[in-house]
Amino acid sequence: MEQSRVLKSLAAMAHDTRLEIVRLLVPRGDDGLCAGEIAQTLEVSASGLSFHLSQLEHAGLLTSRKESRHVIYAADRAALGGVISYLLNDCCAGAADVSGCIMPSAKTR
Amino acid sequence: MEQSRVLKSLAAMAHDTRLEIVRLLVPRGDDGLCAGEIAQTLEVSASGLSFHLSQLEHAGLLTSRKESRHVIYAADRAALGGVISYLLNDCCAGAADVSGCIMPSAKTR
DNA sequence: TCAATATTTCATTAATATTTGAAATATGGA
DNA sequence: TCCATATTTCAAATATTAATGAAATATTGA
Repeated sequence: MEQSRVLKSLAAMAHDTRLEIVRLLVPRGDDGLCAGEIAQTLEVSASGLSFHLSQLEHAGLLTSRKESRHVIYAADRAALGGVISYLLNDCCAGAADVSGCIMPSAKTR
Repeated sequence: MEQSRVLKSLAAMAHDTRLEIVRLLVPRGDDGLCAGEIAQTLEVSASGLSFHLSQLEHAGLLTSRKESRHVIYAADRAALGGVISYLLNDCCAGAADVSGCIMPSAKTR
């Protein structure tokens, strides 16, 4: 992933509400959650949420699809993985201490 | 690492110059680099650099020490690892796709 | 002590991001 | 069609962050 996209993603995640949105959506996988439920869960206004969702979507961290009158948002795990890979490999060149980490299925040097 | 510290770190890294500072410092390990050399390498003004360095230091991503008339900055790899671990485990619950990733030495499920 | 170097601090300005609430748009059901 | 629901858009007000350059501080060496 190119640095400019990583930068956008970091900026998108560097906000309380938005990081919560990601945390809420990741475990739901591709099913995602509609805007209304996200707003209710996180107790934010509809318009405020819409603003934050669009930041995340523009950064490429979320996808959205329309289903009847709802708009469903889902985390893009490949994008998230791209950001993490960048931090680990291209930014920190394996120098970060992630020994406490439980990896899903990564190659080990 | 607590979410509020992760948030600070993400905000600190979500800036072009600051991400470059981290990328420059990580490979130098604890030796670090003095402010002047960082400024020269990245072609930023001394005062501008000072501003960015303090953001990174306040976020806990850098340490600084004084050596004669220089101030030497070094990346805090444990802090970087903490951010990455958070994204991988507490935020994304192992759901991120990091299969392209080469991990230094992490446990694999 | 004086001058040079290294870095930070400060005030100012400029640029961006966020919040808020009202209005607009779109969809589905009675 | 009309109404209720779901979501986005927009403009205005605030708040936060960043860039700039001059001045302050500290350290070393002549």
